[in-house]
Amino acid sequence: MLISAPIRAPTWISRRRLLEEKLSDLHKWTNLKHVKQVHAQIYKANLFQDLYVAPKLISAFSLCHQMVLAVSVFNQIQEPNVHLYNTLIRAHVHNSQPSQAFATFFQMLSDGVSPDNFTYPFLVKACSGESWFPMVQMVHAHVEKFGFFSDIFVPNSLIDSYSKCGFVGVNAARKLFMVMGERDIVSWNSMIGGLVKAGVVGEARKLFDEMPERDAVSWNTILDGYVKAEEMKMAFELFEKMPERNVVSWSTMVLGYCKVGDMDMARMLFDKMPVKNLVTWTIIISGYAKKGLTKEAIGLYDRMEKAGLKSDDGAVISILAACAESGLLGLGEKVHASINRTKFKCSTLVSNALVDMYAKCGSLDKAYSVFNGMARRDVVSWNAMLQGLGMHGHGEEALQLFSRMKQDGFVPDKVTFIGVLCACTHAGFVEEGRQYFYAMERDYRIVPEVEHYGCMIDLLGRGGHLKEAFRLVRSMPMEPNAIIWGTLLGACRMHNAVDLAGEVVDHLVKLEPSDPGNFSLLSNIYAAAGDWDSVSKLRLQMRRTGIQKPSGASSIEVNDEVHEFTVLDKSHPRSDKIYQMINRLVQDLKEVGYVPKAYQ
DNA sequence: ATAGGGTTAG
Repeated sequence: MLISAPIRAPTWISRRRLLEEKLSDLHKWTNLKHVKQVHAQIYKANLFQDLYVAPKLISAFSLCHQMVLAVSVFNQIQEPNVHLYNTLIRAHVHNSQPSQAFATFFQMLSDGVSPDNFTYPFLVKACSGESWFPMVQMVHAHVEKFGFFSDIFVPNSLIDSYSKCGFVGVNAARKLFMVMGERDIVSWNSMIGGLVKAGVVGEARKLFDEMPERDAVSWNTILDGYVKAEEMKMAFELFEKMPERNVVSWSTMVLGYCKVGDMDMARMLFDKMPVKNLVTWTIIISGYAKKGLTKEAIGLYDRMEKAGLKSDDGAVISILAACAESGLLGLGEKVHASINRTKFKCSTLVSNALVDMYAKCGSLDKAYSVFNGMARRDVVSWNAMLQGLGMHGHGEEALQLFSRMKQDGFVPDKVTFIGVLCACTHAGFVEEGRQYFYAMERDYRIVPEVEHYGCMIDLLGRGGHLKEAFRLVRSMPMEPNAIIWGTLLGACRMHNAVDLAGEVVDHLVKLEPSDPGNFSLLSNIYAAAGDWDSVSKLRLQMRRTGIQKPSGASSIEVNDEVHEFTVLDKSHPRSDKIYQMINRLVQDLKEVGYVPKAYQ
């Protein structure tokens, strides 16, 4: 009878040990089904209060983006320790829930648990973006009060987070960097990275030259600085000088040449680089797509898939955004098909990119079908759909979508209103547009920015309310930019307001003195008013200043190839046949009553 | 600590 007790104990211990062994890497699991299974086992074994098991389970749920489950695990623990709090804070940060991370931090303080060296870096990571600057400052103040600067990891992460808070942040990072008693290579790299993000390469370079020692990251960071500034000559010089070049260095160079539009150079480096990864492929495919080179982009996309590389969300979003920018429906559909092949559901971010791509490419049906099938929409999904409808002339439908959005409980943001005003413009709803413009500040507390004024001025101008449009420009709280004046100029041309146009052009030439589009717009206005004297003066001025207006080109995608053509284009080998066809079409049109508009 | 990433007026 005495033996029965000792026998029971080992069973329990061995079960725990078994579980422990099984759970040693639980915090790295990414398969939700497996995590849920083990969660159930932990419950059965009554181990959910275990301070060894619980943090691992929270981490696993966090990796699977199951924050509700992660929090519920946390709430089971009666007396959480620092480690558990840190784990939950990190989980919130990982799932882009900075406010929850801070809520956990405050709960930790009110529970009387002291933060440690690990708490602050996690917390600091939670504050990124302009609005979080005060939060970084707050964490900074806490750290100074409790003296956690002993661990260099803490000030380093403060520098990194400050750098992500815009211009003010970089100043704060600089200050902190200056007073740091001890700096390691990460402190230097973070500071240089911050300056690069703020766009001050010169200062970054000075610091780079001052560094006591440099590693691959230092070199890549400064290289990225030149690439961001589009100074490819400097970048190339540095690239040649680097002691060692890794994938990141090569990819940064390829990105740089894509940015300045030099696809030959980009491709040469891409072909030459010894190791390529998913990011590299994404960069070059997006580069080709942005330039409208469908054939190359599709070819490389196929090659990438054949090489066995699987796109992640980042790759897909990046390529889809490039397709949206230049209207490559073909490649966009291909990417969509390969997503469907590999995934049952896609994330909100990916779906948004798909909606935007289809909408911008004019495939509104497909945009709708992705939009309607989304499990979780956010404000961006609605904005993309709304903008797509407005852009293609479905003003009424766009405004209906806007009310549906509000019914569904989504709060419109400043981008929503750009879509709404734009939809009003394309549908000619002047009065509705005015109402929305005033409602936006009054009911939604969204202060109109220069973009909103731009929409409004376009709406009024097109509607023939030129005087009102001018009044609005003068009453704007900010300086009107070239787009504002350009919008007004377009309206003047539309309504043959020659005298008003002269005033507009004075402003425009000051802001964009070398933009040929402005001159040709003005020239058209004079021509429409029959003022040929002014037209010839303008032409003379253009010739003197060496401004040449590139002719506007249209493009069409046929068999995955983009064809570009201009007015009076004779470059095609079968030009004769093409013009024969056009003439026949014009003839047919005239027969049904079409009167062509001649500009000359 | 370094490379790609959704919505923004003519």
